[in-house]
Amino acid sequence: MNNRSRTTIADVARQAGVSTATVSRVINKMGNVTPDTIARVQSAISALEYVPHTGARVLASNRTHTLGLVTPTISDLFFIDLLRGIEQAVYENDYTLLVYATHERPLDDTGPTLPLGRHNTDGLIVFTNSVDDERLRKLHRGGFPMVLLHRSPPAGTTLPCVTFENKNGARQMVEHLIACGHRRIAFLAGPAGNEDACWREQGYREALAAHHLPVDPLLIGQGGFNEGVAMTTVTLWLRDNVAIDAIFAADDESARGALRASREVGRRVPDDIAVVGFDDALLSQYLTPPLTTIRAPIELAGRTAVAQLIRLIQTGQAEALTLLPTELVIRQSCGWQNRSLKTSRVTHDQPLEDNS
Amino acid sequence: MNNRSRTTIADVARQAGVSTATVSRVINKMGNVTPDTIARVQSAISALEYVPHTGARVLASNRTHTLGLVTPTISDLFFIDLLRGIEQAVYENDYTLLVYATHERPLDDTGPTLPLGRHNTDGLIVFTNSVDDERLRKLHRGGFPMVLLHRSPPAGTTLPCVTFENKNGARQMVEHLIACGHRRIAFLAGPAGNEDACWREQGYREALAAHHLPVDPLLIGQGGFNEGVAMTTVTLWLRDNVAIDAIFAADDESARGALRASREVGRRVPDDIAVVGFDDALLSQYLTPPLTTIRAPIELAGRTAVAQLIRLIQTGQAEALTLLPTELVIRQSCGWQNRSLKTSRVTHDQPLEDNS
DNA sequence: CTGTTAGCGCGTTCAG
DNA sequence: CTGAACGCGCTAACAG
Repeated sequence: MNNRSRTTIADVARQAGVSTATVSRVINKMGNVTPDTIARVQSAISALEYVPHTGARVLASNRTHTLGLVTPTISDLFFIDLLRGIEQAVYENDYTLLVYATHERPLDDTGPTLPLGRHNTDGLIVFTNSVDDERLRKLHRGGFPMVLLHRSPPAGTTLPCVTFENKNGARQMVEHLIACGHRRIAFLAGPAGNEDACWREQGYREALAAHHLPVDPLLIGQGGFNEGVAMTTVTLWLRDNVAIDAIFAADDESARGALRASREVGRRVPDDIAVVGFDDALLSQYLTPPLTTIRAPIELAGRTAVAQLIRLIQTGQAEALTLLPTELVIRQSCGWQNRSLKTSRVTHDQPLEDNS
Repeated sequence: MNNRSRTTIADVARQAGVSTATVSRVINKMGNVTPDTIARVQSAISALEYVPHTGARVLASNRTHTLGLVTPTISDLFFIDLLRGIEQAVYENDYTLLVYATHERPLDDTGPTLPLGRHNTDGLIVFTNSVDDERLRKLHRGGFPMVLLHRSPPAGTTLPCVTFENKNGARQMVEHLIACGHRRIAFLAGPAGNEDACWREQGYREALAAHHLPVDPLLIGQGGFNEGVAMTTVTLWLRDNVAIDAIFAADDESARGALRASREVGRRVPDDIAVVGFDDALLSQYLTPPLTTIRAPIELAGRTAVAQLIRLIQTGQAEALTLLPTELVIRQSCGWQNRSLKTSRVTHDQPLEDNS
């Protein structure tokens, strides 16, 4: 009925004068095959333009050679870099990538089944909170390989995690602000449930404590990883004349809000007030003034997640926690006055790059 | 050997007291099944948390229910919007999405075989020049469903295309510049092979002709869809004191280059010279001054491509050419002085949005 | 080193 | 309206 003229492994076998098993061995580089036979088979393959049927080999081998990516959103700027890292690593390892975005639809436990699972992938990369804890636990109990990106494992599981050194980065940033001479340093916190945000606040607090600076609750406000939210908070601060030397926003988007709010209230950045962020998003070097921030290696995070997942699939083992190092990027919004700095992991942009 | 505790269709059949054939009918909503039987089967399915094995059904049905996206790059800003449109449309139609980026490795005809094909997808969305003409022709001859995004079909094929109304958009922009009072309008062309760029230049020429303005070859330079290239061209123009009222860049990235070059040479935008772009990229509203541009509905392009591809797969028919309408977005870089404008398809940003 | 053969899980005839 | 039986294309034992 459906003989869609596909050339199958049998055609190749016939053409090469061997059995299908041998062809299979050549394709999968398994077992010992005479170089001579290999050559015959390969020339038959290319002569016939044979491509193995994925469905059939999945069925027979019980492995899809496909990795799935589940993400809450596809729209954020950093997603580009994340996806690039993941995609490259996936194909370098001869896997295939399936992508699914939940688009932040609240996936209650009983909600629609995840379109990605062991029926079509060998394992999943789960980004932040795209999959709820219960589902994660269930899959994990079933022994399904998964790696978590930017979220910790649900209680009771031991899923491998990949994320940034958020706390260290935040500490480094606050210390830089202190070195700039700032003392009253405000913090724009991220969304309540966000783990990156949480660790960054932790770092902020520790840095202040380490320098015997008080943590003033009035100086901690909502940034929500969101421009609008940050604007509101900062506008209120400044209208109320709260004494602030510098604002450390938990991410670059809220830093953008802080920048705009400051300008609209008539404060100059960095002369009247410093504003810094975290992430080094794509936009950040183009802001006015160019934003001092912590560069987070998001592409590397993607690559690392893939590497861990493949290791997990193939060996059953993976690093429980991978913390990726961050880097302080000094531009102009922090009020740093061209003093020399001896710290490692610090980048100054080339002049050409940041005077847009 | 490998009885990995998967629950199969047989388990469901047993639990529901029917045959596997009936379960299959229920799952695929085929044939006539008693409502009562349907209910029994479905409760068995959910009780056992049964999920059909993709490989098996692909093998049996010869359809993957998967769509592939091939793109030269994953890093451009507009790719976010494109991917969002594609991804949403794919899942709304109960398909699955496989993503592959060539990363602009020059794929010669004999190069590595495309990892996406009829062995793992039902059809492909091919973005710009990610797949060479020869391969495209071969796949097309084999009757493999494909839709082209932002490129025309290779000679000899009739592959459906989806792209923007580039020419119209460019005409509208040039006419706006003329309405602003500009006469000496320069054009920053895109890369040689790029079809969008080509049509935009066409529109530029036609608009000038329609207004009896001369097309001065000196005013057409390379922009290359690239900031650096555009900077070089514009810097030379301005240093040579070429008389220019306005620069129409073929895309927003080259417009950014024009903006920077103008500033560095000491011209004020828009007072001394106007600069406009095409695309309405993410950055454009944040530039100084906010960029007047043509908004291109990239997300819609993605959705449309998916719709066409699915139609092609299911019915064998599709629109040969879909041209998506563009929209003039007037901000501040064009020198428009708050005159009222009666044209349709024109957007003025809300004040809040563009005074960053 | 290579061939033979038995499924993998499911969709789809064809009888009943 | 339902069930039995076959085969999709391939891999993985097991022989030889």
